[in-house]
Amino acid sequence: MGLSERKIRQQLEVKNQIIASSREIVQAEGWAALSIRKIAEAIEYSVPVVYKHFESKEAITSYFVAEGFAALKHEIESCVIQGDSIENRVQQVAKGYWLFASKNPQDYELMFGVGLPTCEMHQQVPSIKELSTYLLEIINELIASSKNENISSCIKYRSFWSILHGVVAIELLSLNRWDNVCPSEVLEDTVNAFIQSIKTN
Amino acid sequence: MGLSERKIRQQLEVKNQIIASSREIVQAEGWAALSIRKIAEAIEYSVPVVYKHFESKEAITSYFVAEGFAALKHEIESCVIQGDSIENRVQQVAKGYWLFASKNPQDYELMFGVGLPTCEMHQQVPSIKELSTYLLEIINELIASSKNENISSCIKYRSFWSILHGVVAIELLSLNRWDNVCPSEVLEDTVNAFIQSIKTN
DNA sequence: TACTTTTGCTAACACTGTTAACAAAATAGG
DNA sequence: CCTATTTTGTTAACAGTGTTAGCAAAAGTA
Repeated sequence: MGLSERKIRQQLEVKNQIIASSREIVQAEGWAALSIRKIAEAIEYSVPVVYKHFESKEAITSYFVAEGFAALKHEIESCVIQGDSIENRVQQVAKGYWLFASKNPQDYELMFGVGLPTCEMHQQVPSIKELSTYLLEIINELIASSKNENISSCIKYRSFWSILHGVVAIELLSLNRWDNVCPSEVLEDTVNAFIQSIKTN
Repeated sequence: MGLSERKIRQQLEVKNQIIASSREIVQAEGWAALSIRKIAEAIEYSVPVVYKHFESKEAITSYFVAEGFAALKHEIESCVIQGDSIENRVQQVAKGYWLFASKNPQDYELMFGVGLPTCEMHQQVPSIKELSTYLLEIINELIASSKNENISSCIKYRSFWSILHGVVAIELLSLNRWDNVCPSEVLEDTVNAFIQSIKTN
């Protein structure tokens, strides 16, 4: 039974192929075009093999949602300059959020698509909770730096995330490119208004 | 050929039945459960009859998108009190926007769902353009009432819509009901920050 | 009544997710 | 080395989906 180690590695290889093939299909044709049969064809196995690694198609998309939130947090963190003022760092968070969405529109669409992320997901998927916590901490620091500390951090945290998602959804996914305003300008302006509302309360 | 008048009425009746049945199915089971065969069964006709009135399934959903934007504008207008201050009216617009989304979550989901509304839609569907124009006018009035009139109305208009959609999407569709903050509180707070950013520029 | 047009139906095509039943290959025990 | 067992992967099917070609029946027209 000691030989099972190679088998496990082979199984993991197949699972990675499923993930890689899925990503290729989605990037080329979108989520609607992703089907189990296409994945099976891509990995050169029959359909039930896919079900050995993912119990359903939803399990595959759920994987990408979880991975997406981890990547989003990573992108944000890479934009934040430690030691900078809290106001600047909040803007940097927004910039990172925007960058992720513009670089991975398909992933963002899935992560915030129809019905997702639901309440259950927030609790169950660790990467979502981690990002939530990160954003909440940033907002708490912003509030702490202001004069009026009796501001509802809960409201401001949700307001912040709503702004991030709202701008991204309207500007990026909707592709409102009818004029020459850079979408990130809208985000910067909106986040600035948000910051001022906390500072000069 | 003078008899065709009754026929036209009958045809319109069937088309209305398709729309009504579709709405019932969607409200009961969601957009994913809406199928041509279910519609055909509901109106007691065979499948191709549905295609006589709507050339594709997408044509049916597009109908609901267009109708939804008209209903959204109507809801907003019914919340706005003519003669009130521009600041109050902007908040009333936000309230109307929120009310529509909370009363018709399915419709809102479709209207701002995956890939919709795209740039083409904005141009092609009149009801979307009408709502855009309405929101833009409100923002223009808000800017005009402020000291600094050299604020980009384009940016602020898009910022406003982003806030509306962002809060609705995060608070309503995501069902983030893990604490006892009323979602509309978040919207009111965020819109207030937005208004202040224009007034005290 | 005979002809033409409209109307609505059945049945099929090419897909989708999912799974039961079976064959082949790899492993384990004697 | 041969047999028994487990694992692995296959084919084929079920119940759906959107969409459309071909045909029968009904309705309107001459």
